Order: sequence, then structure tokens, then C-alpha cells
Amino acid sequence: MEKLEFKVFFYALGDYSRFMILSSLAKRDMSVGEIVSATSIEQSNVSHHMHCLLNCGFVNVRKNGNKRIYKINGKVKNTVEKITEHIDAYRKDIISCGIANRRYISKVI
Amino acid sequence: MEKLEFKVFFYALGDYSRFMILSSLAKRDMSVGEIVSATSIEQSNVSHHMHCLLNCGFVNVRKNGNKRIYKINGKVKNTVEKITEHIDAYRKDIISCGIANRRYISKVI
DNA sequence: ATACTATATGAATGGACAATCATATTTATA
DNA sequence: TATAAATATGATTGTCCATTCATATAGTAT
Repeated sequence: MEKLEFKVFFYALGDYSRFMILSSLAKRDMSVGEIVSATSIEQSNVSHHMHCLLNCGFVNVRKNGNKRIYKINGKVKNTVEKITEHIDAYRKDIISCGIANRRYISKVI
Repeated sequence: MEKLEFKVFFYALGDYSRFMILSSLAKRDMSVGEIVSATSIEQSNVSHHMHCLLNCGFVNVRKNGNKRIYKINGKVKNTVEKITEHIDAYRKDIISCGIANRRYISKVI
């Protein structure tokens, strides 16, 4: 594995807002407005993230009236689900680790 | 899954240097000097990363003379191997994505 | 055409953190 | 005990990027 793949993978998936957006889209296709409602992330911020996710090929988009409906890529859906399962399975270990007590991480809860 | 677990998981694993250190330790236990040789990461930087990884419970340490031998945690080893497999499997998709062309990612290759 | 809704874009700001450098600590050996 | 080897620690710096705010664009309906 080379640095480029690694960086891209962790950059794109490693942001909580983007991961939440992808988790929402794993359930069903959604417009931007629906994503905003589902995630409580502010609209322009969602748009910025969608730009990133489109750029990655992690999502596709189609028009419906003046709405844009986003759809998650099948492989990405699989990855998101696996990571979610993994984190849930190791939840206790992860939470008990010292990193969880660092200021910058604790304060964002 | 909550934000805290997510943040910890991606913070600890999502750094390329730390991931390379963990990949090395997945093969065998190593002293700091051996990690430095294996990864070409500068010594004090390795020590900082080991501090983080110890803090996480991702590695354990034992003394041998004036050396410190680090050992990877079994669960983390499993995670590192799975992520490596995953990235290798989706390598082409990841590389072809627009993110890979961003300045800050391209220039680090 | 106008007003309204939905979404996108651009610029600015602040915070997180990896890497580096210098130095301290620990252990071994002469 | 003095010196050398191995590792850790502290402080600093630069960069990346998520968020926010303000505004632009596009589509719809009246």
C-alpha cells in the first residue's frame, strides 16, 4: 500500500461529517435538504462535503426539479458499513484508550 | 456509533507514519531503533508516535537492556491488516478519484 | 418578469497536529 | 564515575482543512 491511496482513503472517510452523510445515504438516496435534516449539518457545509464526495466518486448525483438527489457508490457503502461494524465491535477498547481523554477530542462530544 | 469512537479510531490509525509503524510491528516486535530503520522515520518522531500508540493501548512495551521493545495489540493488528487489504483491493478506484489530484496530497508522494 | 426555493461557490478564520530541533533521561560499559 | 548508546520529552513552527458567512446560480411557480 502506498501513501497516496492511504491519504485519500483516510482523508475522504475520516471526517465525521462526511461519514455521517455517507451513513445517511447508505439507507436511501437523499436531496441536500434531506441530508441537512438527517445530519443537522448546515446547508453550505453539506454542499462543500458533497463536492468532495462527488470528486471522490463516493457519490453520484441526479436532478429532480430544483433538487439534487445524491446516491452513494456501492463499494463505498460497503466500506462505510464495515467500518461502522468494526468501531461498534471495538467500542469499549477505543473509548478506554488515552486518546479519548485528549482535550481536543473530548470537547467535541 | 458516536463521534468520540469515530474520532479516536481515525485519529490514531489515520496518520501514515503511525500506520507504517503498526504495519512493521504486525510482522514482529521491534525496538525503537529497529522501527526507525524499518520506516525511515526520524527517532524523536517515532518516540512521539509510540507515546500516542501506547496511550491508545495499540501497542505494549517491554524493556530489554537499554532498548524498549514494542509489541502490537492483537486487535489492532487485525484492524491494520483488514484496512490494508481493503485499500489494496480498491486501489484503482481510490487512485482515480479527484481527491488524489489535490495539491497537498499529490505533493507528498 | 418576479419572487421563492434549493443548492453551490468563494473567501476568511481558527484549531489541530505532525515534524523538527534541542535537550533530558535512562541504561550499559569501560 | 565518566562516556556512550538508546530513547523520551518539551517547545516551536507550518500546514491542512472544516466550518462559517455572504453571496451567486438555477429551477419553479405565480
